[in-house]
Amino acid sequence: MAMAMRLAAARVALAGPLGLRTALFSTLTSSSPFVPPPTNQAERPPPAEPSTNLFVSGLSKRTTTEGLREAFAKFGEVVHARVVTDRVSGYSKGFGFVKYATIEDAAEGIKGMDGKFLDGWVIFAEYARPRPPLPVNNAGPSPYPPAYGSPYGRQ
DNA sequence: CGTGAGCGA
Repeated sequence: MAMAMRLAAARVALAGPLGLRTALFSTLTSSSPFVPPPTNQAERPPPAEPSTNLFVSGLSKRTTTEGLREAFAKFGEVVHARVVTDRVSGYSKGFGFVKYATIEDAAEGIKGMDGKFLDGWVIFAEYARPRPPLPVNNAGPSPYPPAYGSPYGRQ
């Protein structure tokens, strides 16, 4: 009958593009009796297009570039790896980038490290987005001095 | 308190 059921606080997961969440121990048992599906649940858009650049998120604040490279180098040849850190603080922003030599290695790296643990945190690996052409010429609103050569983002 | 979404110098 009327049992004092605990309000499970209908937490509407404000899932982003990936639904990133600290699902460490929580298995995310979405078995709510009343959970109206969103307007969209028939389309599963890919996170990004295949590329050699990988975007790794969910990194621990103490995970560094070497740790990231060492972790992804087990699934392919990592050409480049970097953990994004702040310029003024110097601390990791919690995500990084890993560039493989080929697309197939990148795919293996994703399937091998996406959803895995790194430094005690679940990390997410996916293809990175294409970056702006980087105005190496002073003919654009570049907040940064054109003192950097061609970046990564090309295969 | 770098407690946590995201895409880099």
